[in-house]
Amino acid sequence: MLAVLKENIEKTLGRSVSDEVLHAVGDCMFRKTFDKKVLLAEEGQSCRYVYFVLEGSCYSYLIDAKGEKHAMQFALEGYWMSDLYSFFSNRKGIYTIETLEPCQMLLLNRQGFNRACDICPEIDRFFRLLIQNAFLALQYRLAKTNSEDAEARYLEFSQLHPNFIQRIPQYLIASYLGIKPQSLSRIRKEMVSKK
Amino acid sequence: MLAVLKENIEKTLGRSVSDEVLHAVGDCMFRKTFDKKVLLAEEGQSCRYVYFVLEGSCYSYLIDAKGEKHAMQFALEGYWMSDLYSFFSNRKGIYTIETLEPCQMLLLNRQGFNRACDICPEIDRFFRLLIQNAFLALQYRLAKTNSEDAEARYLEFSQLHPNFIQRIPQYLIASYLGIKPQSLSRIRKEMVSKK
DNA sequence: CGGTCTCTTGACGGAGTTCAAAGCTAGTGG
DNA sequence: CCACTAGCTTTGAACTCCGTCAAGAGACCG
Repeated sequence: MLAVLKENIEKTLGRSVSDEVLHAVGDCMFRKTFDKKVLLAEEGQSCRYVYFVLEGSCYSYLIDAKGEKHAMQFALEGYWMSDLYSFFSNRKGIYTIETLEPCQMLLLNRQGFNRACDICPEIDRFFRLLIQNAFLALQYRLAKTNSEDAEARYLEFSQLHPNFIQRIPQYLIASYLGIKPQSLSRIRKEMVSKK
Repeated sequence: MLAVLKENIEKTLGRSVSDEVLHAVGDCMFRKTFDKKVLLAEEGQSCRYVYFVLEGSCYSYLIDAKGEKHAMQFALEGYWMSDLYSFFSNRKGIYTIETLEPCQMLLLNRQGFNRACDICPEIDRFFRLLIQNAFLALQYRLAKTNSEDAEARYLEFSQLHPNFIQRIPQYLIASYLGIKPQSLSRIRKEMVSKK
């Protein structure tokens, strides 16, 4: 069960992790299942957990001044999901997190996080890297949004995350790319006719 | 001279900092002056310093596949500037950082950073918060980019940073907002005639 | 004083939005 | 097991915002 987690931590840290460390982390987390369309975090409330997806999928979004949702991140098996800012700062979150399918998750709360960091410095380092990577991904995404058109962004997204295309509804991918579902539909049609 | 730095650290940490801590930090940094149009960091090279602006201004940008520059961040007196990802990960940076005016800076390199963290844990915490805040600002900016038109974004920017409007060339603000200088010029004209 | 850099203005074009309607699909309850 | 409904996707037509190309005006610097 922890095999997926081990793989993920090792990939992020860039080195192998002992079973000791792995189980120390595992002991700080607990397992939970969710139905689809369940809210794991809500805008305006402190985000108390970091989620590691064992099975299923979820996504985070924020709601703008006009009440419209904007998808920010997707997570399938082997991905982490949280409102990291809220989790670490303990302030009210800006994201809502919702399951797309029935899910099995590993949950880590602040207490567990602190315990895990005390036990082994690798974990502290791991979460630091998690934020750094999220930060980098965001920089990259903003740059792409400002320099490339929707078709190029969709093409890159579909090549980078072919499994997302399979399992995530198109209108959410459109939202993630910053366009309307109608536009994405037209872009896809256009791309097929090009080939 | 360290008064500006003290104010900044206290504001970020949310509590007052002893002169002891402040001087410990100050001793890990060194002062340097730069002319205008000097590169403080370059894309593709490791960003070795975190800069704290005592006087002057600078900005960071990245260059897209078409060779076009995109302004990412501005810094006046009392602001920090760096390619934080590159600085902390020691990997090659994606940003170029350039002075806009003659500058006086405090520089912190990795060695100094580690020393400062050893001396007092507040510093470690402070830089963690710096990344978190940068991350949050970026999330906010991406959300605005995807939900509001250029006029609304400019209006908010000018209200949030009236001093930036004074001192930063308009074509760089346009770039920051993700539009062309011509468009910003038209938007400004439109806004004047509305009033 | 001339050259470069920045800002403005005009005309046109194109990418994406809006509004509206119809087709498709999957889940629900009878 | 089928029918119905609700949510997702597709399509069309008109419109809007912003980009592109081009030219000129103003500011700054050597």
